[in-house]
Amino acid sequence: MVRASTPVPADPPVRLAEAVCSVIAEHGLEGASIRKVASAAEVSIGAVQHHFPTKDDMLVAAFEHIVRAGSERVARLPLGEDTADNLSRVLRELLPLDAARRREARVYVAFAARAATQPRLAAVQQATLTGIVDRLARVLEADAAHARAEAELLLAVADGLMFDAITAPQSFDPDRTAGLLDLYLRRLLGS
Amino acid sequence: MVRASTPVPADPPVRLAEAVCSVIAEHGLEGASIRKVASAAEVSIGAVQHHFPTKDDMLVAAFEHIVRAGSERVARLPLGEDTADNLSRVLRELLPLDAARRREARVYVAFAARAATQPRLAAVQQATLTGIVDRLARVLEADAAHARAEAELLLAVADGLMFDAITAPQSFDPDRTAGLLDLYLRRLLGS
Amino acid sequence: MVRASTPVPADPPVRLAEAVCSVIAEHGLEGASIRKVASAAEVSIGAVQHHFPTKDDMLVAAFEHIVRAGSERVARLPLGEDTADNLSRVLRELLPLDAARRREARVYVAFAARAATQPRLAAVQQATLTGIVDRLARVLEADAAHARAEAELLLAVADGLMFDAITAPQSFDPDRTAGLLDLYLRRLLGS
Amino acid sequence: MVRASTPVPADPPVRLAEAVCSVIAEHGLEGASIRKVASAAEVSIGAVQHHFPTKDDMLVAAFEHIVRAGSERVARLPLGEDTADNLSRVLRELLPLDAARRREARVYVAFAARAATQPRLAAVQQATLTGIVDRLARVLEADAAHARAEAELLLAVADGLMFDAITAPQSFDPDRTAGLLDLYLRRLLGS
DNA sequence: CATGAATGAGCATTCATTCAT
DNA sequence: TATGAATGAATGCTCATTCAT
Repeated sequence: MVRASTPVPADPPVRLAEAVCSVIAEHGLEGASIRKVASAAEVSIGAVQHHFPTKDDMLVAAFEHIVRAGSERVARLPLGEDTADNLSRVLRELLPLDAARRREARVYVAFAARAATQPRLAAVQQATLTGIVDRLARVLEADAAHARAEAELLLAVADGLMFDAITAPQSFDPDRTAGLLDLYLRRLLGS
Repeated sequence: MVRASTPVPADPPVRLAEAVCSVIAEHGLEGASIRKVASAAEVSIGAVQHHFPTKDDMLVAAFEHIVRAGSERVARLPLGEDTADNLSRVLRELLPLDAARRREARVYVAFAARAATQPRLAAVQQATLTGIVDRLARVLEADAAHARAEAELLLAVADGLMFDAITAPQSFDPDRTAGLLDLYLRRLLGS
Repeated sequence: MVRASTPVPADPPVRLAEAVCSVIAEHGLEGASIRKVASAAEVSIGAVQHHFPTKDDMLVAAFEHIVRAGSERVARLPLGEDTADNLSRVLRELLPLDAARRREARVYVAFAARAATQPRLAAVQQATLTGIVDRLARVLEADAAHARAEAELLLAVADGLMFDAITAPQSFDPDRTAGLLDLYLRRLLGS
Repeated sequence: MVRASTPVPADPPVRLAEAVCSVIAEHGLEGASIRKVASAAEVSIGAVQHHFPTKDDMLVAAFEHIVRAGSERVARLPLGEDTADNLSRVLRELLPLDAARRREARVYVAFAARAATQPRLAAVQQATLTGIVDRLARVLEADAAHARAEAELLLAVADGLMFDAITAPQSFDPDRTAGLLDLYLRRLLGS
């Protein structure tokens, strides 16, 4: 039997990971209790613990989920031949410029911050950053000396804009944030 | 009367705020219970609650403390006439390039991330970023068009490097982080 | 201010230890949850955990309490000059020959059995048996060769009668149990 | 058809009862969860529940198993004509004088203690004691007046030695335990 | 026969907070 | 000003059990 794809994923772990992210976006990581997740996903407490034996397992799965969601969205972007344009589109996709990506960024920042004291989250974060740098470095190889360093710096700019936009949204509203990214990219790629 | 500066501050609230930061640096914000703080500060639970009636009060005070500590360290920096040199020294002071500043940055990132869902912390974070941008903008006025935008971008670069260094220290070790800052500054200030 | 001694002890830990024993006597050691103890003692859950930080602490305290209660009852017995009579009275005091001592024995057997897999309870049990053997050996010194061995054997007889009376009360009712003790003592002490 | 005896019984219920006893010997009765039993028997949780619909059923079956194992071992003992010798051999078979019988005794004591609050276990325990007393009484009929009372007393001695050896093994090591049994038997059957 | 997903009650424990001293 | 006893809500987790396959 073929089931139409739905906004509510049929795969229970994915559905649960989504629920974890929703709870975190609204109440922060410290508010992500198993009870709240179960309630948000409209399943029993036991069901959550059936799929994720420990809370750590649940959080790691949710971090991997949110990271995968972002990278898949980037992968789906139709890219052209212009490096400047490609970079701009990829990085704008990562910044919290609309409500959906703001939600994603809130969750991501919460997880990344906790990675400082949680080794399993740190492993996910490490792999995520390395993956992004690798891709950015490949794009930059044509246009920049020190492509890897430039890729790391570019990632830091994007992460910094995201971090500031999430933690002090009054100063870093979407327009201003996008403008700052453009300012950086213009100088990086000349003219 | 002049009091010699001591490693253990005599002022109880400061002493407690320091203890909060120590606990957060080691166990994360989620591990900062009143019990652990009291134990780290070697005072009774009641003493902590005497100075900070609620846990929120305690956390806000600790956030203000860690922010003030950083900005005072920056204010004490002897600055010269060279803009490039001044910027470099100020920003290096903010990055987690040694153990003491790594501890500070871990605590700062933890608080800033929670500011996304905690209005009182958000107010502190907002004020902090505005203050830094103001100072950076003043320094840049002489050398750059769009001084305020450049100041915000510069802050984003510093915050991004700090964020990545704290959450993925394996890739962003001190040398690499400092190198990336220099790469940015060189391009910003020409030659 | 002088407070009259009451059947409900004023000292909270003692009061709680009594409640633990009541719950165990009725529901077994496996039924002795902190909730049931708090409810039986008519205090809050938090109060129980204030006095006994962990459940283990609570159980160890209750074991020590029930053992102390028994040994104090034995110590209060008025003893005479006749060894046979003294032994008989002491050992009868330990056997579950009435409701109060049956309750005590049920609790004691439950704790001792768990001592097989719980080191802290094992330490209490070890000390208890050693103490009883010491006292019995002193009483027997006058009348028996191998006083210590006879004391250990006597303890085993008492423990065995208690164990059988508690675990199979249909066969080992009070009269029969007392009769078996007498049968043993008669043979031990001659005629 | 003759089936070779194997260390791992082929009959699933027996195999499971053995696993229950292993778990109890190591973790106590309170540690005997269906999960641990399934894991110890290397079968699925569902398989355990297929053979024993409730946990109680499982525990009762395991108690019956351990009791039957002991009585079968006693039944296999080759007995002679000498009452003293026969009694000694039977009772030594029941005491925890080596590792295998210590494991058995730990399990037995755990079950018997819980029988105080669990009617189904109490029925098994009652039947077990009655059976042993019957057999001992038959052996004693030739040599003792009050054979049934002597049999009950003998059982109490054996149970007491077992109980003390299991709950305070430091004092009641195998040699000492066996010596105390001999001391009793010598006096019972005359020098 | 056998599996394992799902359930929710119950557990010990940690926690922030209140209050009497 | 300082203490710590007391409280009960909330948490992560383990558990026996039910049920669909």
